[in-house]
Amino acid sequence: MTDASTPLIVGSSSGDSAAGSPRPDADLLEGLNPQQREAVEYRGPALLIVAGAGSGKTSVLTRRIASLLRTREAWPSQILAITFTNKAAAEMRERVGALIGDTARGMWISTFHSACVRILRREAENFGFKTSFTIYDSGDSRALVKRLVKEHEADRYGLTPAAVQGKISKLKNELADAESYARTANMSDPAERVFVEVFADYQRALTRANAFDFDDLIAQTVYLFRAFPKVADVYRRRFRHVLVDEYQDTNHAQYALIHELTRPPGEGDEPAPYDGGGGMMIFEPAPQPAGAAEAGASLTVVGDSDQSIYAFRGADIRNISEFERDFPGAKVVLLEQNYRSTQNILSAANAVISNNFDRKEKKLWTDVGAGDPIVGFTGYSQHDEAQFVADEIEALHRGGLAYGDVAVFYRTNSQSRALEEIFIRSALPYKIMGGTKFYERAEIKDAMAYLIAVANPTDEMAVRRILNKPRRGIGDVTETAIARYAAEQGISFRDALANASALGVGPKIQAAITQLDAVLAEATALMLPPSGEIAPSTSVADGLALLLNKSGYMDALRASRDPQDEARLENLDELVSVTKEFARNNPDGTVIDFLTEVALVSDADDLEDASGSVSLMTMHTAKGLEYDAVFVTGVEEDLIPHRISANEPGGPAEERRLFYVGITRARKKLHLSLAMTRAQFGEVTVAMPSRFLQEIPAELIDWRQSPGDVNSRGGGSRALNARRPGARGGSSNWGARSLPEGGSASRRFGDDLVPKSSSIDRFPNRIPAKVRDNGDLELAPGDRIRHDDFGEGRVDAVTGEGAKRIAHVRFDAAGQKKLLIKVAPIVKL
DNA sequence: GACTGGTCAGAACTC
DNA sequence: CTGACCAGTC
Repeated sequence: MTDASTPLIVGSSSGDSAAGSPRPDADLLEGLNPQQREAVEYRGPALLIVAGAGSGKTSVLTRRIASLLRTREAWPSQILAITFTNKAAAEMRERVGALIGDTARGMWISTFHSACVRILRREAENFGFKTSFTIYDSGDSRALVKRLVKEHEADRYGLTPAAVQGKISKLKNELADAESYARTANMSDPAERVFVEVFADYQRALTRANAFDFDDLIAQTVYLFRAFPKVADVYRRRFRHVLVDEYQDTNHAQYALIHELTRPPGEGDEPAPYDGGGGMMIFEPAPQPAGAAEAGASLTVVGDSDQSIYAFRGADIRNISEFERDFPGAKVVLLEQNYRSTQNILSAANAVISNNFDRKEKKLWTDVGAGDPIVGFTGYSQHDEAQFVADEIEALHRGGLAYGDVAVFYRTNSQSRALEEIFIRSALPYKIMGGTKFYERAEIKDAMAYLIAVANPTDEMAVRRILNKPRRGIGDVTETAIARYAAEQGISFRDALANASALGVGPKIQAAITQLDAVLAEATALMLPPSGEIAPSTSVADGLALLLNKSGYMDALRASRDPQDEARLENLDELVSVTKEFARNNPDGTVIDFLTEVALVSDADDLEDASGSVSLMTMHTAKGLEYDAVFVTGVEEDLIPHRISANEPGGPAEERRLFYVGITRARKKLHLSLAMTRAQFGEVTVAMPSRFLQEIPAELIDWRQSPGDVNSRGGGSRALNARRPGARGGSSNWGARSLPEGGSASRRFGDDLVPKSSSIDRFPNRIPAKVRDNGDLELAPGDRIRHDDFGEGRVDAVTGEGAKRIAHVRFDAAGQKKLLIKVAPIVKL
């Protein structure tokens, strides 16, 4: 929309541009409503943009940055913009670039974690770390915690690794350490004492390994700024404009970091309260000379307390709700006009969220009109529900809606199984977003551990991990022997490998250790050549290939007869491609840079392009996205709101916000569905409609099948046996009856209650592809078939090839369906 | 004695 | 779908 080539106005002092002749940023204000315009134009020390869902906040934020640059109020290097995901950062960078062109370079647009890593790498030497530090993800820290819990026998006091890890993380987000925690905790409780020991040991282990865990990245940066005001001043002088997106999801450590960064520089280590009165406008791009009275950076935060859904990992909603108190004199701009959804969807969203007390009143509105009513559906089982979703998507698709414009949300990942199963059978293209955790796969973690062992040899966890991968005959005993030797000699675990003969282990094992040491040394020479030389950009890819081949890792997988290992080989190939891609994008990238990049990708980032497919994801993942048609599934008590949150203070309110986030993702069509029974963890439970459903005015929902319809059929548990209208034939199977596994007969419960035993439902979630294979079934238009679920029907057409052949069937009772012939429970008549 | 590999049980909320 | 356990082998 904006001409990217618009030249910068050079030479004019931007100070008068605000008053005089046409503003250089006039085009940036085009098409904005008055509130948005104010959010772009306002200049002052602190600005809070309360941006309701779909109110155009990204647009406002990017234009605000573009405006600062265009009017020359700031150089790109003086801008720090913080987003929640790398993906959001990339998008913002791109959009700012589109507005003002190449000048966008030099800005810091990144996540909290990336920004902190950058700062920590620059300053590491100043406070006892090496620049080559590595980053522990939650899996790594869990492994470390686990070992320490075992060592301290902490389980005797009821401390599980998960609980310890969670508590440490929470404390770090509060900027507490073991010592400060010990001062406040009840140390007469032995469990607390042991916890403090584990915490302290954990931190020592990280320091020894020259590593930070995720929470440390933020917390240590705050410590750094507080302990070294001179260092902090460098960044305070540099960043004159700090902008933070999704401010409602910041935790205390992030809040503290923002405070440190926006404090006026040069006041020494006197921790003065934020001076909101220093509201001079910064017209001079050049940094002022040190010593002059300087204001803190201008701070802009954007957020919506109604979309705060990360309290469980430390987000503190008070950061946004008390912004005006924290930053006296702050300007607040409220964006309420919604450009995404129809009024019906917004009315439902408003109605739901208004049940949260102690929130600031805010009503989303739109001028696009009421739109279609919200569609409701109650299935007898989660499969029934999934079938509804699949049918409805097919109907929308036939109506001209692309699959890529449809999304299906659920509360927990486990709910995706039933949907997937039905989607596969319905030949509906879908993609699970955020579920594939490539970098969490064992083989990828192994490969990364090899790289870490080279890049940061002090990282003992990594070296221990690869010690016996592939199998080298090095077990617990040998590992302990190495650790003991390292401790005795005062050398690192990694260096102990070079002295295998001194360990007092057998000759075979000695040889294995020496071989590993040699491979690591060779890779080190390749990737980290002695100072003076610069490693070629391909060194990471080459080094990885060398490590995997010469260590025997690849050979072991190739020799394996486990079919899983074939997939593992493919994944490793994929990782090698990733390193090559990395080399292309970062010609000067080192192995440390690569490791950092990988460590900081979050699940929300690898939402690859899902064009042509329906997107399946959790409601958390859905934040920030939007789709023409949205299906919110499993709208049941104990799911949304989730059972576990029910007893936590603020839990139900947070669940309501999560539901609110889910429904506000929809542009045109919103579907809410639930199931009367749900098989989870091998047990079938009766589900109740979510309380949130009742909060939506009845006239907004068009129930295709309401909870009342389902219950009225025989009432109570007899609903289990009720038939879905249109599905005829068969006698006593229900809901998941269509599952083709052999034991389906045993799944008939008659008029009885829910089965107590779990064995019956052992397989309900399995993808049926393995169970049924109709691969050789030949179908032609005109053939009559019978389907376990839908009864008899006539084949209209057959499309696709081989395993992907799809039958388009018109069922006598159930209507039009598409079926993947290979797996559909059908017989030719 | 140390290590491997098979088998069985238990498991999960959200990043 | 991972961890713990046990029997077998080097």
